[in-house]
Amino acid sequence: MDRVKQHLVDHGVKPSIQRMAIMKYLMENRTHPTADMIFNDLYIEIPTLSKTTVYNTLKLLTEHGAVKTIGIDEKNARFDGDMSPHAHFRCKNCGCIYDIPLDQNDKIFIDGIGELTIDEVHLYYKGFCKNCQQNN
Amino acid sequence: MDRVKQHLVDHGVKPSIQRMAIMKYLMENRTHPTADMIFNDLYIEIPTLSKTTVYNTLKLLTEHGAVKTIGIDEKNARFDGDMSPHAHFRCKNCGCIYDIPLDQNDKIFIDGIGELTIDEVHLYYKGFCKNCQQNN
DNA sequence: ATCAAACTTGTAATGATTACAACATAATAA
DNA sequence: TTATTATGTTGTAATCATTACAAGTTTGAT
Repeated sequence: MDRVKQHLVDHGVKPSIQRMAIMKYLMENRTHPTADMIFNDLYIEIPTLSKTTVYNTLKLLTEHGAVKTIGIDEKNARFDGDMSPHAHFRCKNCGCIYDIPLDQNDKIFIDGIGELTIDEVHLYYKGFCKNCQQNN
Repeated sequence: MDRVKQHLVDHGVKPSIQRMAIMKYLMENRTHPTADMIFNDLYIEIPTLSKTTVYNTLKLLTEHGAVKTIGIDEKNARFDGDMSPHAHFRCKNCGCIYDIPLDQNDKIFIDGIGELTIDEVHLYYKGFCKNCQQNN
């Protein structure tokens, strides 16, 4: 059974053509795409694809923990197929997004705080990338 | 000169009735309100207030570092008048937002990573608050 | 008081996301 | 297989937070 299908099954998501295509896209493209980018790229291979399906599927995959929805971009949601703990950086000028590895010393990824249960941790850095330094 | 006006001046923002009212609101209400909540509350005291002004002002204050715009809520932007370093928690059931103090050991608030300049750090926790534990 | 710059306001777009109802596909039972 | 039901997909039409824009108002300098 292939890697993508297995990932879906492992997270309790019944595989379908569309779900596998979207999951595969996110596993192969580490670009933190928007729903629109995913739709536009997959539309070429799957011309019957609907944008609603992309949104529905991304929500489903997020709920099942198979995908991370990232809120670093105030305009649109970004999606990440890499579930390993890491932070994100976004350039306020060009909008590029990078993964940032976590320092071992940081005790950021925890199970709870007081009486709060935590099941998502988001660490976002915003600033200027190498190319955009001088422009601002 | 009063605390609110001083805060604006310190951040290079020329004070006006509206700007002071919004800044004062955020300094007194640590509720991480939306633009709409701010508008609705201030509209009572300032009936001529426009929602556009609230949005304009919040953007201006954020750009000048007098206010933090928080992206923890995927529906609307939240605003915080407390500029000291701290994290945020949001309950996925009831939507309540709490401030979370940072562990001293965490080296989260840094000036740069490699060739990236950082000027905003956002640490968000999502999960379930005390009251919403059992419901999910 | 005059004039220009800076602020504020209301209305009209914009645009990402969701609701919904029809259609299609997959799973199950007989 | 066929009938039946549940689940998944699609397209169109809302929704609704935020922004664009143009007109009106206030402020500050001369």
